[in-house]
Amino acid sequence: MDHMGDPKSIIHELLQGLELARQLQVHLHMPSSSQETRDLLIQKIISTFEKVLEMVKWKGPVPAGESSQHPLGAALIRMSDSPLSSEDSDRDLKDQDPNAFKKRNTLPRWTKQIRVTPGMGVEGPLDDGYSWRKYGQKDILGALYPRGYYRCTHRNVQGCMATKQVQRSDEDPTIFEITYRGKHTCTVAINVGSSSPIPLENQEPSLNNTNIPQHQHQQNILQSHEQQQNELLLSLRKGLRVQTENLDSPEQPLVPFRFPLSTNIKNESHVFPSPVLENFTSPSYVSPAASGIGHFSVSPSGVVNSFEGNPNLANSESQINDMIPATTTTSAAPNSSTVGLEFPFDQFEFDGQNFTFDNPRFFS
DNA sequence: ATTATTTGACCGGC
DNA sequence: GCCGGTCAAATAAT
Repeated sequence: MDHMGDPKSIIHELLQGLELARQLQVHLHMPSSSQETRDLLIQKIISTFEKVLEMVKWKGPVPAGESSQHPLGAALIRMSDSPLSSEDSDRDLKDQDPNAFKKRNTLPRWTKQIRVTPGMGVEGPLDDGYSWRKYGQKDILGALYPRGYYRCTHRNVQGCMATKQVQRSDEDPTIFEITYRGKHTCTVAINVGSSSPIPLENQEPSLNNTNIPQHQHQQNILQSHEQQQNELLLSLRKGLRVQTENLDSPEQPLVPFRFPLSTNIKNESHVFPSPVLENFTSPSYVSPAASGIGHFSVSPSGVVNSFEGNPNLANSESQINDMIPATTTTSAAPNSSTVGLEFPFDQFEFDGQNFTFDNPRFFS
């Protein structure tokens, strides 16, 4: 944050505000939520808006109608783009000007934010069922925490160019922003059932070691029907073909299959070794990489997603596990809590539209 | 021995 | 030249 006027920072703030608002919404419907928590969230939201306003001011007045010149305007517009609009996706928050986008990545990109709460485990879909390998870490300009870069483990073998970046939020260290780029073309997804040993996890934040109840609840309720169908089809398809395509076709996400419906593996959860949030700051915290899969079942509540590409597709749903101390193990049931976190940004309204979380309750 | 992570160097857009 | 992103050698973990 920081850095006034920087469109990226502004967006970041806004995303955070959105996320907080969502959390508040969830809390409002949650009997177990304390007033204190709610007040805190409200306070944070207000603070976020103030910050954004300040940032915008720094940038000076906005030319009316020229949203493209205004960082914020451009950003909002970008976000409201239909996620399905194919390719474009890549210009992201940073590029506000037309000339700016010829960068290298033209892959679809979308972001999710997950929050990790010490005693509660992670909120949000944690795992994405894909195997990632860390290939770099960088300190980002105004960010307090370094950003981790991951790519699909099967990149070399199957040419899967999917990558993701994990950035811990400056403001709220319990929030991790995960940006995915490209879709997986690999056929490997979760190996559930398999006995593959999952390597490990992370050092990261250990956020929760508490055992996370991996309950069974996991139904993705939120996905839209369309999406579900889509996924189903894709999943089926996947089983039949080998993909060797290159990455680009934004339109179709090949979704590697995610949860084997018929099998349950185990639900056990591992406990993470070091749970303290403070660990996040440790240098190692960043490496999430779980190569396998860790599934956590998490409660959906605090997750925010923003898309810039095809959000609905592909992996947009379960991605996150890495950062979390996920355990390796497996997952449990299939449906995850992926909940509906997918909303296009065009709806900036916090109130609700269909905000459906399937799990109203957290594990507490 | 193999595979993943770490980390500084390198690359390229701005 | 700065900065984000990626590469790749060294190192760690299995």
